[in-house]
Amino acid sequence: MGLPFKDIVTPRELPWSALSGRTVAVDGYNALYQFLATIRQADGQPFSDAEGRPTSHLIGSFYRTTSLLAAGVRPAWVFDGKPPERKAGTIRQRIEAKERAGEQWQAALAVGDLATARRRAAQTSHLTPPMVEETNELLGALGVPTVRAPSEGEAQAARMAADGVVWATASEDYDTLLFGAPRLVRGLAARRSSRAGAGAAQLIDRAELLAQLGVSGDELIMIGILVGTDFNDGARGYGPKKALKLAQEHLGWAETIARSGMDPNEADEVAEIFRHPSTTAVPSLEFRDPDAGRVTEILVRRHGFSEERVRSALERATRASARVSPVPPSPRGRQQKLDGFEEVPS
DNA sequence: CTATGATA
DNA sequence: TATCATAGG
Repeated sequence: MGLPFKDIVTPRELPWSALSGRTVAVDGYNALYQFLATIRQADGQPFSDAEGRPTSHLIGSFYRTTSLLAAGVRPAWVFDGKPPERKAGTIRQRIEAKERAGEQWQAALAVGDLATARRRAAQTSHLTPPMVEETNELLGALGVPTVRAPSEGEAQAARMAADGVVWATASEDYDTLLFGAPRLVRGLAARRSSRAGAGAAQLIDRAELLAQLGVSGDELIMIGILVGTDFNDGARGYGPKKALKLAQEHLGWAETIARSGMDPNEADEVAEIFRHPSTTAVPSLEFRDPDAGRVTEILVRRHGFSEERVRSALERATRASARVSPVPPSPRGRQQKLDGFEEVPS
């Protein structure tokens, strides 16, 4: 999660018209953690219901899904399964970082620094299995498909895009590109000022990226491993620029790794995760109309959401999806080109 | 994060 | 109709 590729990718602006009718594989954990981080009050306290149970993830996934459906976009949500052994270090580091952030949050509150408090609180976000389970229940009630990956959700989403089951993956992280996703959509959220046609989301086309960088797919994996992934720490002194430069020398796998000073066994193990990730075949995705009764049961009855807000969001979603006809999936994810969109000056 | 209501 | 502040659970 969070490959530092910002400096080496050139995204294109993706107008909502190009997204309408298309199915995307949303990286569920990526989205849920974002909701937990951002849907908070001024002091950093997450939203919760009358019984103190967290609701930020439900608010986020409900409004994100209904607003995507209202825009004619069909989101299939993909969730992580069992993490690869190699991820253990990253997971431990994240837990420690959360503990530190929690202390800093309290410290900031104690001195009345609300801005810092909120920022630190965002870093403490904790997603539990029951929260994931209930999100899945909600998404089911909304009529959108959910997929539980055998291992990494990003790998599963990438495969679905490569198989043409979805048009693209949707995540803020670049990992799906290493897993072979032909297209990645970032910024699927920022649909603010896109009323008058101005695009909001960004598209990264993998083939185009490889051509631009002048590297192969395997060399892209190499760059990731050099800068560090969820599964390794990276080579000393290598950031995205230097890693790209080394990959562009096309020295071959073994020689490149030797140059970087990395442990070759470790590099091979991590490469294997990206080259042959554990995924499952998803035949087709079924979208249905939202079940208003079930959604109301979960959000209004169980968690005290405003019935009026839920009702109107559902109405927007169903009205739009009746109007927009789905763009049929294409085999091997390699259909019409999307030329002519503006490059985004990052 | 998105929706909503106030304001120009 | 567009922009801004803030409510939402």
